[in-house]
Amino acid sequence: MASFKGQAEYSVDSKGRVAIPARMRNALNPEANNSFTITRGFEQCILLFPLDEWAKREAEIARLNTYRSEARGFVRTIMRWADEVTLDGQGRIVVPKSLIAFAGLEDAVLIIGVLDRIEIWDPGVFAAQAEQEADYSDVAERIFEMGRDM
Amino acid sequence: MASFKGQAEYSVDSKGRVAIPARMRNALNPEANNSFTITRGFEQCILLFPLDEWAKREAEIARLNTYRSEARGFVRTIMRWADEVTLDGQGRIVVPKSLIAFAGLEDAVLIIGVLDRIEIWDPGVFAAQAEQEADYSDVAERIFEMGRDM
DNA sequence: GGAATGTTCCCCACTTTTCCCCACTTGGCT
DNA sequence: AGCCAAGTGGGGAAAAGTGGGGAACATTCC
Repeated sequence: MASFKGQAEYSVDSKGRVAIPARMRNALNPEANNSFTITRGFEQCILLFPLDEWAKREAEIARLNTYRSEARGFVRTIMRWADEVTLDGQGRIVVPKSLIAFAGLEDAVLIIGVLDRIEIWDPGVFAAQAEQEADYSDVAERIFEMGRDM
Repeated sequence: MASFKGQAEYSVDSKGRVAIPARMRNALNPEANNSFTITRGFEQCILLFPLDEWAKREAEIARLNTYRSEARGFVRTIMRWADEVTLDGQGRIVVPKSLIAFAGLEDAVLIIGVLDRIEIWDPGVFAAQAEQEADYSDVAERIFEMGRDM
């Protein structure tokens, strides 16, 4: 699995292009074919999954029973926001307009490597979100008490 | 399987034609022969299945026990609305009048790729429908029984 | 039967968007 | 200083979406 880490503050140009940090580009498997599935996160941010990583997730989603209305709505929501993007010669991707609007992107973006995915945030949105979250060390205690996760 | 994804807002012209996004056209198998079976969805929307994908569904439907009146009605409803459409030279299909009325289409449509099918919605109808649905991340937790991923 | 009407299909023309390529700038390394 | 890798910006060709004309076919009405 690709292991992304670190953060960077880059710009979005007038064509909706965002450069992916070289460090993260180099972490891609050849099977990803320089491409990502881009989609929305649960929070107000954009997620990038390398193509090979996304394939696993999609296989899970496809197994859901679409004769159940709740599952149908869920699959619809996930796939609606998803799109495939490929790095251009300069290591950039074009972010779909709907996702730029969803994430509230303007000139600058915060790019964060999070294990199997890359997250793209508007810096302002991220700051507001981080503020709301409980204290980092408190959360850590709670998560690790459960023993198994992370 | 085709694996459609993404959304687009396009227009319906006076002849009932709707363009299918190039991204989704490119995802079609050659066996689909540039054709779809078009029918109504469970919600107030229109569904497009590539011909090859529809063949599998039809086989499933045909296996249902038609000595049960419920199954009989179900099969009748599906097949009653179904029709076959082919892409024209500009990548458009003609939507049957009955389905335009059913989905409440006017000038604009929202086209959504949902794995094995393409859905066509009236934007207003979709917004109303989406509002009723439970929160995305809540559903995700329930469906996958885990909240941390994605 | 034949004219009038309407529908379907194919083609052409226009506009907008997307994609690919080239060029410039900055900062780190030799 | 000079070179190279990385990020940023923009121009132009090609593709995608939109709208409409007109031939071919069918349908209805006289």
